[in-house]
Amino acid sequence: MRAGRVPDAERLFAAMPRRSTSTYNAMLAGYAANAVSSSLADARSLFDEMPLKDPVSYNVMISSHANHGLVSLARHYFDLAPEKDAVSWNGMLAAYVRNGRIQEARGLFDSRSEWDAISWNALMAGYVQSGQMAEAQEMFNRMSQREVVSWNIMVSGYARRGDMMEARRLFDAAPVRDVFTWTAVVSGYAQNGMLEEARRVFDAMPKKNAVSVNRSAFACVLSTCADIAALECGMQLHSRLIKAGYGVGCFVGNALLAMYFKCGNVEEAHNAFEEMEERDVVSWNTMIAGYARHGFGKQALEVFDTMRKTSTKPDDITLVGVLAACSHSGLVEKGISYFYSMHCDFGVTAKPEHYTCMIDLLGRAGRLDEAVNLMKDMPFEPDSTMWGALLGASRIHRNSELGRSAAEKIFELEPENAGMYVLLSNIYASSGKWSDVDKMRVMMYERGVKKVPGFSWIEVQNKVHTFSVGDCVHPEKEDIYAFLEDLDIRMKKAGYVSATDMVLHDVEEEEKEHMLKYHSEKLAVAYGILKIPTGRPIRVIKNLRVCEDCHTALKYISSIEGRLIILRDSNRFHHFRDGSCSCGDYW
DNA sequence: ATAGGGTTAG
Repeated sequence: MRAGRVPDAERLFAAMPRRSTSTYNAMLAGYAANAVSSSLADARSLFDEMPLKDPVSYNVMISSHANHGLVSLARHYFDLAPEKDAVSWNGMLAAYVRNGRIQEARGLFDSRSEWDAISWNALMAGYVQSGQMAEAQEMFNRMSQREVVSWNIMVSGYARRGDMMEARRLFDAAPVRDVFTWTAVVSGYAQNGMLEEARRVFDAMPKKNAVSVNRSAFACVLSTCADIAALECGMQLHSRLIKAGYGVGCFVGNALLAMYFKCGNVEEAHNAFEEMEERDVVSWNTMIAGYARHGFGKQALEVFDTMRKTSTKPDDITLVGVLAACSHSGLVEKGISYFYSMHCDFGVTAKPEHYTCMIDLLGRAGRLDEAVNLMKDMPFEPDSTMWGALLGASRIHRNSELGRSAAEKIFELEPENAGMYVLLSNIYASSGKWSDVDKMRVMMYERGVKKVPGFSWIEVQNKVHTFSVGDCVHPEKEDIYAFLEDLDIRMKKAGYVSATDMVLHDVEEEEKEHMLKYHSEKLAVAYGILKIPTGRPIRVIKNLRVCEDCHTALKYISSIEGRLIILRDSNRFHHFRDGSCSCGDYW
C-alpha cells in the first residue's frame, strides 16, 4: 500500500468480512508509512486489537516507531515479541543506528553472536554516519562475508569525508561493483571538487549499471547526475523512471528536483514538483533552497508561503533556504524579521548555518558593521564559512581592511584552502596593492598550496566539452577564437570595459586583457552560442567561482546575442538574460 | 507486510 492512501485502505479493511494476520500486518504497515505520527497511534490500537500476531506484526511495530524517532517504543515492541527472527534483531539494531544511538546499537550487537551480513552492514553504516571511520574499517576487516553493500558503505564513507585515495583504493579492490559503488566514487570526486575525474568515472560506468533497477538506484544515479551537472543523462533517467511505472514519490522525486536545479533547469524542477504524488519536508526544502541558489528569491519565498498552508512543518533547513532567499534577492528587512521570529513561529533555534546566512545578508546589503557585530554577539565561535561570507562582502563593497582580517582568520582555520588565497589576492589586486599580491603568491608556494586550475564545460548533444584557461586543444578552437574576437568588438561598442583589476599578476594592460578574454567560461559560452540552436539556453558549469570580468562580459553577451546563459559556478547559479544576472551582481 | 546502501541545506 502506498503512503497517503490510508483512508482508501481503511475503508477496504473495514469492509472485509474476515481478516487474516497478514491483512492486519499490511494495514499496520500502511499506517506506519504515513508521515503523520497520529497514524502511528492508529497502528498501536489496531495492533492491540489484533486477535493473532505473528513475528511480522511485531517487526512492523519496531521499524515504524524507529522511523519516527520513537526508539523507546520500538524497544517496547521488541521486548514484547515472544519469538524474535533475524528481522526483529536487525530492525532493533537499525532502530538505534538510524536515530544516532550507535553506542546502544553496539551494546545490542555485542550481546549475542548470531548476526548476519545485514547486521554487520547496519552497524558499519552507523559508524560511517557518525564519522567513526576507524571503527567501521575495523568491522569491515573482521567481516567474514562481505557483500557488495559492505564495500559500498566503506567506499561512500571515505568519499564523503574527502578521502578519495582510500575510496578509490577500495573501489578498485572490490570484487563486485553495482550502481551504488560507481555513484559513490563519482559523487565523491564531484563533491571534493574533482569534477573532471568525476565525469571520467561516470562515463566509464558500464551501461547495465546505469540502467537503474529500483527506486533507490534511480535516486542515487539522479543525485550523481546532479553532482556533475549531467542534464541530458538526468532527463533520460526521468523518462525511464516514468516508463518503468514508478510513481514519483518522495525519495526519488526529491532527487529529481535536486537534479534539475543543480543542472540549471529551474523550469523542469518546478514541473517535477507539481507532478509529485507526495511531498515531504525535503521536497519543500529542495524547492526553496533551489530557487535561492539560482537567485530566484521571490519564487523561493512564494514556495515557503505555500508550504506554510500545508501540514508539513518547516525545519531548520527550510529556514536556511528562506534566509538565503532573502539574502539573494535583497530582502534585508524580511530576512532579519524571519531570523528573529523563527524560534517563536516555527520552533527553530538559530544554528551556525542561520548566522552564516545573516552575515551574508547584512554583508551583501553593505551593512558590514552589523554583520561583524552579529558575529561577535552570537553564541558560537565563528567558523570559516562565516568569515568567508564576510570576505565576500568585503570584496563586493571594496573594504580591503575587513577583507584582510577575515582572510587571516580563514588561513588560521583552513591553511589548505586555495580559493581563499586567490580571493584575497583579487581583493589586493583590485586596489592595486601588487606587493601584497606577490606576498600571497609566495605564501601559497611556501605552504605548498596548489591553485586549482579553472575549467568549464558544456554539454552539446550528450557530449561534454571541457575548456581550461586559454584552451588550445579543442578541435574547433579556430572558430571559437574568431567568434570571441568578433564578439569582443561588438561588446566594446556596447560599452564593455574589461575589468583588468581582477587578474592576479601585475602585468601590462594589454596582456591582462588578453588573459581575461580566454577564461574557460567565456570559451565554453562561445562554443555554446555556436553550437546550440537559438532559443535554447546555454548551460555552462565552472569548477571555481566566476571571475568578475567574465561575469560582466556574460551580461553583455546575453544581451548582444539575445541568449539566456545559465552558469553554475562552485558557489551558486547565474542566469544572464538581457544584460543582467539573477545574482544581482553579488556572489 | 518487516532488516543493510539512497534524497535536501552549509
